[in-house]
Amino acid sequence: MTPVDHPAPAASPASPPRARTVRERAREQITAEILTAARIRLTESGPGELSLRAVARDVGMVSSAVYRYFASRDELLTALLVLAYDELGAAVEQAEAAVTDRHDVVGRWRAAWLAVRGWAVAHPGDYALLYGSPVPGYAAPQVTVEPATRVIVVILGIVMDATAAGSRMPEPPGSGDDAPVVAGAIGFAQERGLMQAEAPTELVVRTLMGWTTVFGTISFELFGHLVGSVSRADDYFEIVIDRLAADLGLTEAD
Amino acid sequence: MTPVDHPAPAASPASPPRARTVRERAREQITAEILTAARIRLTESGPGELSLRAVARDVGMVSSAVYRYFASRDELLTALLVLAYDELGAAVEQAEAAVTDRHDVVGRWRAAWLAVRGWAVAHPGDYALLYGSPVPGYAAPQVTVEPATRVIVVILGIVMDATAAGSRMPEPPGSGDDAPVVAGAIGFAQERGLMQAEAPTELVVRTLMGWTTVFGTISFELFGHLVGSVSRADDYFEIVIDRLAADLGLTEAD
DNA sequence: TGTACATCAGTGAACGCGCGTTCACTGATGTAC
DNA sequence: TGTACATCAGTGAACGCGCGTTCACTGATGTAC
Repeated sequence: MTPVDHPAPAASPASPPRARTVRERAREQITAEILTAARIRLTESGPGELSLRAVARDVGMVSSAVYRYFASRDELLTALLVLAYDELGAAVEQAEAAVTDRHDVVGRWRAAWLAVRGWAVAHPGDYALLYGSPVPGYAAPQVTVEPATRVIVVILGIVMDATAAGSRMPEPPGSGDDAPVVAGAIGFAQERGLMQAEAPTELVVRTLMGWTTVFGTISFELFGHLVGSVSRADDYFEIVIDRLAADLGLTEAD
Repeated sequence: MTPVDHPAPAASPASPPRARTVRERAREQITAEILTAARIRLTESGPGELSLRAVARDVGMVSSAVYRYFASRDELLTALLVLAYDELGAAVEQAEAAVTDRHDVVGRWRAAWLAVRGWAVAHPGDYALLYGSPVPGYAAPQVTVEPATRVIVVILGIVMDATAAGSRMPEPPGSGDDAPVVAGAIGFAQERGLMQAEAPTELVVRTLMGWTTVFGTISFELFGHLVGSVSRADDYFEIVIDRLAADLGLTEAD
């Protein structure tokens, strides 16, 4: 993850896999240790106040040593972002893929979203890094974009399979053409073969809404806005994703 | 808001309104100046990194002088929280009350939520303070609770009026009894006379979902998660609130 | 297998900085008589 | 209206602290011959 001056000696296309040296393995391990320590710090300090020196202390090295691994605090943040997005993405992909009956789109929908919430509850600091307030003065670079899309890609895959099987959504209210507003999302889905060209705009709108609602629900839970209104956040979450499935016209497996 | 050692000389129940002294007026004005400066800082620093010294500098006073107004950084944060919640609440109440046809529940629904988004877009720093990641190490005290409820109280009022007029919601999926999960919200609404005792659980669930979806949508917009998917965030927002109104069974005015 | 040089990880001191908070002070404002 | 004392806002210096980053260094690891 984002080494500094020392790019892994790029294996030329046809070269045999070189034996990894002691140094290389140590480097990987310590990089991981730094990231782990930083993630733990994130649960109690917020990304904006994340202290490189504190992380170094936790790992047991002097603060300047961290600079052998990350060129700056911002680069460490970027690595954390990529790591967290990838971990979340992998968890969701795995949980969704574990549903053996691929026609059970509601089951897949539930599995995917439950994995998102499960990860978020288990890693609130990382969740806040990804979906909380942005870090002031820090702009996430390009490398974070692709990992950030993994969840929505899984979700779009489920929705596509469901519509191919002929699901029905509620009629959209109003009469305007909403396609231009969500054109970006349509383009994204089509580029990756996640949606047929003739997919109705309403499907895209409802998928975006579902996506936003789920993350909104998790944020409200973790950030304390459901206290007093909802007693069991896990039950409430299931209530929400079931209604979202219905609103998208996903139907229970036969 | 939250003076330190100098509580306003509590007007005893029946005493006539005393003439305000020069000092009292200066105090109020400078308190406001400090809060304003802090809010501006919040747009570029995040609440966790909000610097008392920077705020003092902006106001043109020495850092220790701020302690005449707020006993600590945390107290300043609390005052900001209350101020922002109250400002947002007032904006929403006013926008909703401005809809003259009180039977037009969809119009009132739209007016209220558009006011929320309008305020959020105009005050992104304050919005992040209220609805972004919580400030690590800071626990919002009791005084912030009531101001925080003003938006949902307005929304519940609209929904109540709509159901009194006989609106229809989609059938809930599943068959369990969801009432215990949202018992807190039901109690809240009933205590304030915002919902009849026989209001269906599904109505409460859908109202909570709408509430969460709207704030989720605004957070996604302001925190950068809609970039690339949605081209015009204001249009998209209207698309969302219209669908939420439909999901709640709110119907256009006759 | 052995030697000579290059690379690299980690150290420790130092830089300049900004932070929250305390404290004794001064001068202006308010109050009691 | 005038005087004497009390209250209060704001000052400036100081406290102890932690931060990100740089730099010359040492000793271990890797590589070429």
